[in-house]
Amino acid sequence: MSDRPLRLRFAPSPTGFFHVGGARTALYNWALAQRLGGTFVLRIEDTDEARNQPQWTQGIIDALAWIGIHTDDPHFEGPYFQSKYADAHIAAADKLHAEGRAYYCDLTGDQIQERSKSSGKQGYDNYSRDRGLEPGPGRVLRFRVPEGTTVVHDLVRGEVSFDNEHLEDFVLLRGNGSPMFILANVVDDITMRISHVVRAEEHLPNTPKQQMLWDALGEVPPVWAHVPVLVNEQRKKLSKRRDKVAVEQYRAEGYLPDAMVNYLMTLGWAPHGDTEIVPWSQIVDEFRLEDVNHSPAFFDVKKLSAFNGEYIRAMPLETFIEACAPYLTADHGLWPREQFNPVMFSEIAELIQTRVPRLDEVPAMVDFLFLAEAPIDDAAFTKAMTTPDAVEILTDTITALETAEWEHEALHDIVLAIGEGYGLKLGKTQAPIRVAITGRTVGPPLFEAIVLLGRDESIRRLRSALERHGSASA
RNA sequence: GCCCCCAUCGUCUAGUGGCCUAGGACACCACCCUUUCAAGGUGGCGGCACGGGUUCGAAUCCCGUUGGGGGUGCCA
Repeated sequence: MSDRPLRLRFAPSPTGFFHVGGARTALYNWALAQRLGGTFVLRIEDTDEARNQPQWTQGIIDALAWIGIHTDDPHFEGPYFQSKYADAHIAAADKLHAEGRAYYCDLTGDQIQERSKSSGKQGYDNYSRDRGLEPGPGRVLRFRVPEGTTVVHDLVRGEVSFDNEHLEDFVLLRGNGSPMFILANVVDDITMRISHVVRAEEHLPNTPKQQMLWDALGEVPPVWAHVPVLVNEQRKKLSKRRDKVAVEQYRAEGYLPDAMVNYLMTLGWAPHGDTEIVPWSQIVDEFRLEDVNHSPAFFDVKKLSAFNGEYIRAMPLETFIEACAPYLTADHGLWPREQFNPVMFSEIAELIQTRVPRLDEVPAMVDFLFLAEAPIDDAAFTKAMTTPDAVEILTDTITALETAEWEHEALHDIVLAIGEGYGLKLGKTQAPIRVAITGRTVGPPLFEAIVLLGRDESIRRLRSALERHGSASA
């Protein structure tokens, strides 16, 4: 095993979005780098430079920053691009060829298939091993897999052994001379003196090949750690096509980075004690690769939301108000920005804070305050107005509001008394009033909302509701 | 086909031979609180895949079965 200084690499491939599974792996690396005082090396993984779009790399860096992994942190190094080491890739291949650890092969895909069909065995049969072919156009360089067994020492899984017999002589250099990913990957890890490779379990079957390359290149392989993948309800690996996997999307929906980080860390691992909601500092202290579970974990958005709600409620009010700001715009809400009144919002914010699991749900909670009309939901309106004596309640309330003391407890007592006159509990009585004022059956406490809306506008909305009801029943 | 990995409540996990009548969290249900909805409080439902061993004793160790997942390209 490696005795190099701790250098962990996180090597996403550029795809235009940042996968939540990748985020978790990054966090594992990051926690280790912080606790052990090592280096987190970010390497953008792709041998084809043309595919490395600058904005994609920036997207990864932004997403990493969002989950607390910052490029200006002393533990952070990079980003690097795989192609940066292209010469080293070729040099390594030449070295392996010169030493007889690799050989050239001129078989085409079709020929390999034909041979495998006639022999009844799957895949390439090492046909060119001893043909002594020279390099040439269309000829690939293959690694000569030695006999024996390759044992991978994995921090998460223990010893995993592979019979080399099942590993065919894999390609190092394509027919056009360009290096394959596996070669580039190993050479980069060597060049960067990587000590620990922490990555998703799907890479485990490729690990013996990589380890043989390290050995063949005269290097001590790194410490491996293969962490389980994240899956969906169907227990399939999370995929961009089927599942919501982009960290950017969760960010846009108003998930807090701390909640996301905390939740991600509870998949496959758990902090000590009975509570799962823990600060990053505790995670850094307690996280051990050896403790990571072996089986895939379902990414449960419901539980993420529960975590997010906890984090939202734990925010100081001022912080919550600031955090809401990006969502209280014309883009996210329904009103033109100039009608938004931040002072009014800050007065109701405390009542909203316990009611939203996500920040993007804030606009729907407060829009009635800022729109010219109550955003009436038809079904809610109809339902509320079927309350017995709904019309009378609205009429009585209008009268009472004209002279009422403008304070929520006073309003509460007034409506309570009106309801008692009809033999109704407050819960029933407030229903038609609520829908007239806020347009919805659910939302922040009614009397506080009325106080904020103001006497004239509140009365106007109650009258407007009566008219609406009248014309609907006419 | 071949190779590899995995298996505790619906889900995420605690558990490393006796502390387990298996603990917590999310979800769900009920009740309390209540100005709707939340939040909060209390309680409930619910699990060691199966079969063999080993052992005085097994969720924990071994073997097998079954079931899941991943890998298997001149993709990354």
